[in-house]
Amino acid sequence: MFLEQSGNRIGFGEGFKSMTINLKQLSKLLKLSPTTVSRALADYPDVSAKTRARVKQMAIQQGYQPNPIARRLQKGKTETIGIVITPEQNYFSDTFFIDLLSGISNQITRAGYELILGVASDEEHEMQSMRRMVEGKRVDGMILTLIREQDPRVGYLLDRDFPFVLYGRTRETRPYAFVDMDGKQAFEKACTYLAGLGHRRIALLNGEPGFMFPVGCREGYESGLFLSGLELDPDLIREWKHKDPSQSSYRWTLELFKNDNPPTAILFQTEAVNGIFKGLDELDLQPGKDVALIGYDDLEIARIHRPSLSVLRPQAREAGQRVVNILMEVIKGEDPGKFQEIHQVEMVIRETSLPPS
Amino acid sequence: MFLEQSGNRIGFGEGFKSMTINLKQLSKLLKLSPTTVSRALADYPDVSAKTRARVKQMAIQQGYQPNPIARRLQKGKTETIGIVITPEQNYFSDTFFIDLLSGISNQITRAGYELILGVASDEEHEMQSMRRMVEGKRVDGMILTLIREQDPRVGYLLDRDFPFVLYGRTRETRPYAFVDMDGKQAFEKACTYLAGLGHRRIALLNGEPGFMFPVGCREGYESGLFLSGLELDPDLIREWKHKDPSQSSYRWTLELFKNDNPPTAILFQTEAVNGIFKGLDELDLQPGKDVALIGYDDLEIARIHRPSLSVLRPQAREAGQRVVNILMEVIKGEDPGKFQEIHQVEMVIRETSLPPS
DNA sequence: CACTTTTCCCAAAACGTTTTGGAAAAAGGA
DNA sequence: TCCTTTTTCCAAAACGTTTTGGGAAAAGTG
Repeated sequence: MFLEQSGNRIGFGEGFKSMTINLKQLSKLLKLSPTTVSRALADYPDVSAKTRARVKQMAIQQGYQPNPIARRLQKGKTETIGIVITPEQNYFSDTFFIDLLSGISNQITRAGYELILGVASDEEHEMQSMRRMVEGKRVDGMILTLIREQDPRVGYLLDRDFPFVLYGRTRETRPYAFVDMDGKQAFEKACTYLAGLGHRRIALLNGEPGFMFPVGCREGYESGLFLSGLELDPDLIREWKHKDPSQSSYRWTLELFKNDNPPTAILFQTEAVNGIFKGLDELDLQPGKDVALIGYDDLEIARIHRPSLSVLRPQAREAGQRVVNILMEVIKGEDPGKFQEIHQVEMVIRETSLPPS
Repeated sequence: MFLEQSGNRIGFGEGFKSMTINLKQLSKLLKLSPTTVSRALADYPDVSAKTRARVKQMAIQQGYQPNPIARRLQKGKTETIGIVITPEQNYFSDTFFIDLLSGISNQITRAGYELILGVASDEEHEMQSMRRMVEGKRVDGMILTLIREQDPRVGYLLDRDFPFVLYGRTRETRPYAFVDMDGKQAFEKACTYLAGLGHRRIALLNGEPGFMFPVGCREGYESGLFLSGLELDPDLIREWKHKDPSQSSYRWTLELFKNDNPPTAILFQTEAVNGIFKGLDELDLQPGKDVALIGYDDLEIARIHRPSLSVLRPQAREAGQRVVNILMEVIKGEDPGKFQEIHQVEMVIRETSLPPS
């Protein structure tokens, strides 16, 4: 009797021995078949209320937890979601991505799933890491971030009919699921706000070409100018690089003000703020006073800087949760085309968005 | 014949159908038993060189990859490592943690393992997330970061004899494996360097009490003062908070200079640099010129700021790789006490470490 | 040639679940 | 009472590997 619980010893021999009970042992304890115990725990109607209660109580008492690997094998699912991050692209630089990841992780845990993480140094390794997950049957679905205008990952996954959800959008005619921030509306709002304050020369320091997000930013910027009756001046548009947001934005800031008719306001992604501050400082221009600033993303620096930075604030955590919920539906077999969400972005007015002096 | 490959269709019905071949199908194709194919692929000596070659070639041609879940079940291993991050603690704020994670991830992938990620909002959820991984049999080992002086996670894992490696150290008498940076030596080096330049009033703006890392920093600081024949002045020591590194360090900077005999140099963790810069700016003190600065961690801001910040630079990526290699040994059953590594930290002199004016 | 050893292969069991397809017992209906 | 229906349970199969414990054929040995 006692000897049978051979899997129950602890600290015996080398390595870690599981001290947890398995289904067979539990069913033996209950004098029931494994089938019945399994079905009782899964609330099947074909097991009586009485035994179900008995089973559940014993399961709790014994600390039984079904072995996830065995269940995955039987169910033919990995219960796992994959995501690949590319630190070189510097998306990780602050609270925004962490909030997104936090929303994703919490929702995945709630579903009883696992989140596996790949870290890639460049575009090629990013693809490689994803292929390992997909072709190695390690995940049921993928989450993609930092989407490019032409994104080979999307084509790859669509070709294979593999479930995925984008945080962002891409140029692709086939239907796919995504959650995106309305960058266009956000920049339009910021632009018209600044124009409403009297600014006539509004610059855009935009994200790196090739990625999808800056496309919307620019559309919103142009639309905002148009709605405010302002003319588009290509000289007021610059693009910084992901590899060194600060350096490139610093350079472009200096260049913007070489203009005979320099801007009185700048719209940009907050990642680039350090370079802008540095550039303005060098030009002896005071942020907020001499030049109005509105950034996209509410990073820590935006809140603690004096003057504090007015920003467009995407709700990253909520977006992360939606991404997961949608992915679960897609994995279930729902049509991905049904899930295309564009979330509104809130504008937070702080100290850097004053009228022109 | 053709009908037998029923698992081989693609895009049929809802959801994703694996288009990959399994061991049985592969062995049928080769007219061998699954046993032999499995053993051929695993380079067992009891299969002839000829058939081994034939098997491997066919496996490549058919794109065969063993189902990891089935293998895990059979092997009784999850081939998975867990890590829990706590963004609230703000360790994620820049390149340092990402480098660590990058080293960890690459090495884990190389071993054919998976990295699963938990995101916790506080200490309690951190423990909860870890317990889910450990007790739910979801991982073979854990990696812990952001270690506290008294860290309940370490006791928990030691009690269960569960494999783990710390990035950092804790106060615990039982032997355990860790990789740590030599914060003591680093701060000692920085302190004696500054003293060598002629600084006599050197302040320490240290990390949050309760965590282990600041303990070493302080030891190094005190030892550096001692070696340079300087006296310890408790008024020159302050501690910032993880929750808002910038705010708290800003406050403490202002306070440091209320001193009748203010410091001419400050040692700190680079996370706190924004607050320090802000404080100095408000006091009309020029970083590097009026006050020498050396930070721990080579964040982006340190490189791009003018004047650029002298720093102590831990090799996070290498440390991450070591953590994984050690964890693999511990999982194999090696004595964790054998693996206690303290890595040297390099000092990078830039523009903020001049002699006192 | 007869015996032993080596080489090469395989059938069956095992990992721990869930699902399938009943079957026995209890309850209901005439 | 006998037949039908419902309730409650379970044995066996399945998921896709790896490992165990041989066994047949080939090679070596005297």
